[in-house]
Amino acid sequence: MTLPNRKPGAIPAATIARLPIYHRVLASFGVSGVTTIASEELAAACGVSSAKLRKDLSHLGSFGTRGVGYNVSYLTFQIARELGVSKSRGIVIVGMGNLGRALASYRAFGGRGFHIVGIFDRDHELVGNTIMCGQESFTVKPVGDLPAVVSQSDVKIGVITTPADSAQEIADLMIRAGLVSILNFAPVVLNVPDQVEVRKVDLAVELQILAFHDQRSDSDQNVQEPLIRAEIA
Amino acid sequence: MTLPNRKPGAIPAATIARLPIYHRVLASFGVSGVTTIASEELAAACGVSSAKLRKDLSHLGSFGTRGVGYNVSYLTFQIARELGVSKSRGIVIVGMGNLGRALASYRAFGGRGFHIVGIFDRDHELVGNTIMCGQESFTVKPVGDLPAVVSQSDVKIGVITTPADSAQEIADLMIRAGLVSILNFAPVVLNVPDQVEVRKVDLAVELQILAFHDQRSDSDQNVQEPLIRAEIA
DNA sequence: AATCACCCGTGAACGTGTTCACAGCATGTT
DNA sequence: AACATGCTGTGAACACGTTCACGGGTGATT
Repeated sequence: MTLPNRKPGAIPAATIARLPIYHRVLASFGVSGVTTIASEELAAACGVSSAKLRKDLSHLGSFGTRGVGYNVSYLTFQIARELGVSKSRGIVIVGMGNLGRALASYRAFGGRGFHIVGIFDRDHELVGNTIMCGQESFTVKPVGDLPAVVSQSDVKIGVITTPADSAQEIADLMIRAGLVSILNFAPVVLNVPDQVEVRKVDLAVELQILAFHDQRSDSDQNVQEPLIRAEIA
Repeated sequence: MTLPNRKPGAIPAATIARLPIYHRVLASFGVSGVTTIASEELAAACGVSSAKLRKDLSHLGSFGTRGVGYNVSYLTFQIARELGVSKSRGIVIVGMGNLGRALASYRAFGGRGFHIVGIFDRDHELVGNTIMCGQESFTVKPVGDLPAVVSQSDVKIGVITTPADSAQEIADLMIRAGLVSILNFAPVVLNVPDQVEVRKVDLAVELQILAFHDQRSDSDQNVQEPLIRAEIA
């Protein structure tokens, strides 16, 4: 009972969700020629508290120097290694509507550790079209080709940008093809086995969360204090 | 001290972030003709536990009936009211690159409580172009027109889909124009005053979080148990 | 060499969020 | 009426995440 029962490699989910930010900000400091940085300054640039940043980093190891700070390039590499993006990872995108095309042509992929391996659509109208993805161009393939592409490359991540009604079907196909991580832009809750990791991005959900706060500040403005309302009648 | 010091309208942030999902799923049950639903079934459809769902809803009031469940349309309305989307809210989008155009032409806005009020870009090449947004079409205006549009309508929410290097500048402009909520798709940490609410969506961040889990399952496969490492030497 | 300013790493305190388990109301059945 | 069943709402226990505060290295200055 004196031994800590914490798994050696157990990093809190909340920490993992922040590592990509640290990585991005560190990389930009690196480009600017900064070689050493203190937790206070890095934390400010990441929009978190310095205590939180230090606690987060402490889960990966002791990479800083007391009295000095962190070596930017060393820390950048350690975080990249922890995230599994120290070498570029392949992704596939299914659904070549407006959003799918926008993502496919997003240039910053390469710099952040990802490259596109294939783009797909169910619609025969779209299949065969060519889309510029950074330097190279890709041809839209039919979804039926997905399993073959996945087994040829060692891609693990699929992005769903289809309409809501075909998202589950595509997710099932991706999982059968061997993908283990899915980023879902369709506004539906996907049903997947436990081993498969799903993250979702829903534009309307984000807007509705913002709307909640607007409403709060609205009413705060209109009735600074609730007053006594019209309960006299 | 016997009185609870909890503000009557204090709803936990984690709950607020889930309300949009509940709302969306409830709406779809409503369309399917379901009039009453139990927490167990609704929770399953939302991908959460029934206890969590009930606890979340209990923060808004007592809208269910013991032994029966929730009235779908009544609950849908109550959540919409709480979120501030019972009437449609206006948004503006700045940055008409691939992503901005994709969002502008996203059809599901109307059904989820939002409508576009204006679309903007800094680039004179893009200004004047016309984009179909659902039924109506909008003309891209120069960013300089943003304050005028904001003060004419009662829009509160701005969406940033510019490149990273102009995002802060656009955020400052939005805030000066009177917007209080910002949805930021640019990969930078925005610096804003406390009253302004910012939410961010970063594609690469989401992918990197997924990559972390891939790496884990990779190594779990290679070394099922960590063995005894090389601590014998 | 002694002092000082600096800053990481971390246990402990605190706060927030989730799960458990059950009291209590509604409905159907005998 | 009495009972059985189903489901909500909620205190209490628990788990997770954040903040605090400080011990202990580090490098610069005198």
